[in-house]
Amino acid sequence: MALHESAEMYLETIYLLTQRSDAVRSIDVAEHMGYSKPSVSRAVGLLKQGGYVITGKDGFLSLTELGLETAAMIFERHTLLTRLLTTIGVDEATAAEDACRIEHVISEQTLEAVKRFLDK
Amino acid sequence: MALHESAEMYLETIYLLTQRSDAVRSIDVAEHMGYSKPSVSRAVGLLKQGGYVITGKDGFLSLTELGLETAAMIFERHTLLTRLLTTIGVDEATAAEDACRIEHVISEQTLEAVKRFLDK
DNA sequence: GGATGCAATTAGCCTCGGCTAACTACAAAC
DNA sequence: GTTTGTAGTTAGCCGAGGCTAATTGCATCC
Repeated sequence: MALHESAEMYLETIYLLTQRSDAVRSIDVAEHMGYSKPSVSRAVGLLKQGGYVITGKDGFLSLTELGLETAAMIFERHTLLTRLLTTIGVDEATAAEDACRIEHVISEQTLEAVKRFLDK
Repeated sequence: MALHESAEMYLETIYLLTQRSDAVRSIDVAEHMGYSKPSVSRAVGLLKQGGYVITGKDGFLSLTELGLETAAMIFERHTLLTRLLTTIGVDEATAAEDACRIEHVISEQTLEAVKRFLDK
């Protein structure tokens, strides 16, 4: 059950928001991503179906174990890529933006190479 | 008139094929990309509309000045990214594959940083 | 306890970018 | 000169992933 790129973005956003607050709603995701509520509603529905997200009775979103693992993995990619880009001289803001798009399309092998490179 | 990611791929493919042979047809593009003829037909139609490609009376595709410039720029990105990835230890084949996806999503600033990094 | 307001969902539209099926156009072969 | 093969196009399907408009579901507030 591989996630599409857009689903990865929604999942990552939920992950980030739950780091800051444990009361994350769909509307918060929508505001953070600049998307409409229905878009988020559908995406969250798919993440629920996939077993990545659940909603408590209070209506707040939370990540399942699978969701947490997956999101952490995506976020690690994001962090590593941002570090790679700043290391080669890209400014912080641009690095983060570009990392955000690159993180969904690189192979595991490239990711490992980036890790090794940054370890030096 | 910014090209979509897919259009960039078609354009780049036409560019590559015209380097090897000056008699490039839609069917060659289709075979090279693994896409169906109608998909290529539509994409080439859009590239024509955009002024990137023209077809001679012989039916062969060729790039306009704009098309050539644009394709060369995309291909330069591809080359630089492949070099960056192999430099940090990714094998050639994986580097080329990943570069192919990254080339469409990185900023000008990151590209410049990659250039500077490889110059050292 | 009805009115107001906010969150979420449903229905349905649009574009992008693949696809197949079917048709057209042309050239070469018999 | 019809048949056959190849290239290209047209028509239309489908999924992904945005959107708006309208509805539902609560909760809060006089």
